[in-house]
Amino acid sequence: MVRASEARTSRQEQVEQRRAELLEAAKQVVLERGLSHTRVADVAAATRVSGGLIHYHFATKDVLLTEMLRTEAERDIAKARRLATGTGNPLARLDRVMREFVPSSRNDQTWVLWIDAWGAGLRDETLRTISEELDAAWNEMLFIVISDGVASGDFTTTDPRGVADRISALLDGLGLRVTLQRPGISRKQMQEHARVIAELELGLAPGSLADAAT
Amino acid sequence: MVRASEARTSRQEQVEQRRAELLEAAKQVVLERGLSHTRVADVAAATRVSGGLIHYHFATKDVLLTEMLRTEAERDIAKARRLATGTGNPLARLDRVMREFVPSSRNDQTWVLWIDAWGAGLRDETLRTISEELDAAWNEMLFIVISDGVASGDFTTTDPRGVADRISALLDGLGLRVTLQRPGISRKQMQEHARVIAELELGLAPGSLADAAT
DNA sequence: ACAACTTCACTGAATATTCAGTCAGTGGGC
DNA sequence: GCCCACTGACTGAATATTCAGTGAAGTTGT
Repeated sequence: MVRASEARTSRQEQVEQRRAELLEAAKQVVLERGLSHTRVADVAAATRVSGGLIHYHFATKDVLLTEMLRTEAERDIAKARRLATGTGNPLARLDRVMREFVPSSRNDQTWVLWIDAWGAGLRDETLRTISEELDAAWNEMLFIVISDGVASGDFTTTDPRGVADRISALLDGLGLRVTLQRPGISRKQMQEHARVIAELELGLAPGSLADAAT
Repeated sequence: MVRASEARTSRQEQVEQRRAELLEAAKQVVLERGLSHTRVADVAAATRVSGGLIHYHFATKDVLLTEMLRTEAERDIAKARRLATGTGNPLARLDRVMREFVPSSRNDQTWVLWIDAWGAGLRDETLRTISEELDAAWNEMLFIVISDGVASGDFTTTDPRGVADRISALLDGLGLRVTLQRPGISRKQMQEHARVIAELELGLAPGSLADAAT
């Protein structure tokens, strides 16, 4: 019978949805409690589901958390690609990518998650690889935008790869400070620092990037 | 009796020494297992001491680990001050401070410890403050060296504070990458990136900082 | 179309383990 | 004789994982 494949939600789709729901709940719990203090029971409670169900879908807690991070990384990578390859001249695209790096708030979900993951990655090969791929993707997007700008004559540099490396490292360092609420560094200042470095590195007149935004 | 104060090791000194020994052991365990996976029993075993003794000297595990991080931070801060205020012209001192930032190996103890602490600091006010003070100290040292250089005419910038902020954020981002063993970033490249940015920011001719080292 | 059968997502309680923290006791040095 | 650093067995709580059982959804045979 063909009925099953027509159904709005086949069994397989329901399982898929439940897994996604559990991953999302896991993410929320991790944001609140941190990777290492997240309990399986928390995820179950957040989903209003029995503890056993978590293990029905994910062999172990580690698998659950790793999958969650993998999913998030993929989402972020897709976003990075979208921003870098979107419309606009290189100036506008660079501005867009750099803005996206700035934590949206004191406890930007993405940043909290990845700062946590950096620590876990020190001892977990798999997690290290996941955060590395995310890292590499952002780096690559910066590189592409910068290369395009050099090709179009908007930017001037002899080492686009190096510039991309430095800008993305700078942004990580700044994002970390903003997320950890270091005194004297606001989102606005982070934005400003990024602009200054990019202008210096790419031979732009001071303010060109600020103008690009408008 | 005055004897006690003469003795090579008074009781108080012995306690002091034991505490230091436990803190050092705690550090080693944390480096191996990570902050969140460190067990009291590990620290006891590493010191060849009973589990009870840990709690004799430190009320709780959290106190032990927090004290350990505080101690390490103080040591690092002292080192930063020594480097920044030592002999040499601003160029040499800047070079010295920036070099010290570079992880000494793939698993530089200091870096591993603080990357871990960043994560923990997301949810622990005390830890956040400790790493913040360390951060602030390095930042301040960079600022002092840069200001001195501007005063002496070696460096050119209108915003020494901003330059210090950007260089220290860049160094954090780079150190993180080196410590997490990101492909395509070696200690040498980190050194190079830092040099390039500093030269750009401080109006130095390319290579000036490399020469300063010799 | 219906009954019998199978599958499987899910529950909730049991299990097993891991650890931080406690405490009664010990012994060496002042 | 008294401190007090130290031991090590013990407790109790936390919590990942297992598992027997349940019922609804889906399938098969007639």
